[in-house]
Amino acid sequence: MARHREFDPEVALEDAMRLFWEKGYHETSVRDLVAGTGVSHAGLYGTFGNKEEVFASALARYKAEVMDRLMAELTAPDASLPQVIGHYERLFELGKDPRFRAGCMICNAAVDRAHEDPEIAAQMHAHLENLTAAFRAALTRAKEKGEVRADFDPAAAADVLAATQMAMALMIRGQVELKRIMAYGRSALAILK
Amino acid sequence: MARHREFDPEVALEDAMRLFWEKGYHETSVRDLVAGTGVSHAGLYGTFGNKEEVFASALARYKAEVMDRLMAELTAPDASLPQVIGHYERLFELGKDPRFRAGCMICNAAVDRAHEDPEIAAQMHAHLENLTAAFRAALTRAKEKGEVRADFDPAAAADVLAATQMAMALMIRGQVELKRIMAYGRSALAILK
DNA sequence: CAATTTATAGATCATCTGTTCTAGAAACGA
DNA sequence: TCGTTTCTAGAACAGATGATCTATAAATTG
Repeated sequence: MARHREFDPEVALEDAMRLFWEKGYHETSVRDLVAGTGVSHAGLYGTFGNKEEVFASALARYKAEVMDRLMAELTAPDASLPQVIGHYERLFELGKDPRFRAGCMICNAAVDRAHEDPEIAAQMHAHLENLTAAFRAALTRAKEKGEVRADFDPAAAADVLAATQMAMALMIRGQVELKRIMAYGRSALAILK
Repeated sequence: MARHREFDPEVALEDAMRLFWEKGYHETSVRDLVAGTGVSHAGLYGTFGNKEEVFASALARYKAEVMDRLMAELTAPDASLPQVIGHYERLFELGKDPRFRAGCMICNAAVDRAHEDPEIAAQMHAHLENLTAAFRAALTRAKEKGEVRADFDPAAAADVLAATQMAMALMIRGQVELKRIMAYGRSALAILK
């Protein structure tokens, strides 16, 4: 046998994800990846393939390590109204984290690549589906538990909360100030009353 | 004096706007602009300045010729509930127009350039402000006219409708199918009841 | 028409792009 | 220790990019 790999692919992918998340696909060059990850061209191409594949892997990591974690409580089998509200409170907290000033990597990717990469379009579709389904499940449970009024429509409210979350991600990437963004979030939560 | 310009700057800008709107800033090269507008490098640089300035002009044109027109009825001084609903119906119609499959050019620009161009961030901010203010004014009038229930909150509903419109723009650019996007719009309109 | 001015088409420039290649270092088995 | 294999650093490559420059065509004034 022979020499070992010097870098940890997980660590390198984390660095690549950060770069792509912050600067976007087109503005992140392979040289940026080499500098940002500390991994050589050969190491990058040998482990992940070409730039598009590094991006795909980075996006998959974002989905699993960032988005799924963020959605964990809301997606829990017993989640209801408190988890919905808690989820939005968490979004507000996240707004203070510099990483999240870059918005949602899936939405960003959809804007600059979905029209030329069906793989990205599919990820966007799945993200939207997950988001909406999570809200719908929790709000349906909220209604069963009597946490909301009797004529409450869980499916419609789920759509509103999912759409608002995406709009908030877009706003934060667009440098809209957090206070303003939070106002939209609170207005969306108000439909639960 | 001397020779006239052969091209109409308005027409050229319209073409440039279309290109930037559809493909985004980074994916549209100066050569694409030359080919797409029929105007030479020298003509483009002489009339508009560099690529960034062509983009800025194209975005301004989008704002004035596309977005302001789209918002005209909603922004009318006597607009109330019917205009709010009519506005959303128009958004649904627009979803069938291939041009609008590219989403909202201001939101797209915010995603790929607001973090490095304060001018774009300001445009995003203004767009958000206009959108929300228009819904708020119309819904406030709707309440005055008794078109909505007595405990209706116009400001909160305006936030929801503005956020949903932005999310819809993001979705359509993300290749989400129109039928699905319309469901989010209808769910947002449901809060008016 | 001649002179001047301004437009055009497209060649040209330096730099950057994604990708591949080369030279050599490092780790393993024998 | 040697030979083999797999790694790394970074040079090299072809093509694209934003911007400028050159040569020439066209329109206006006198």
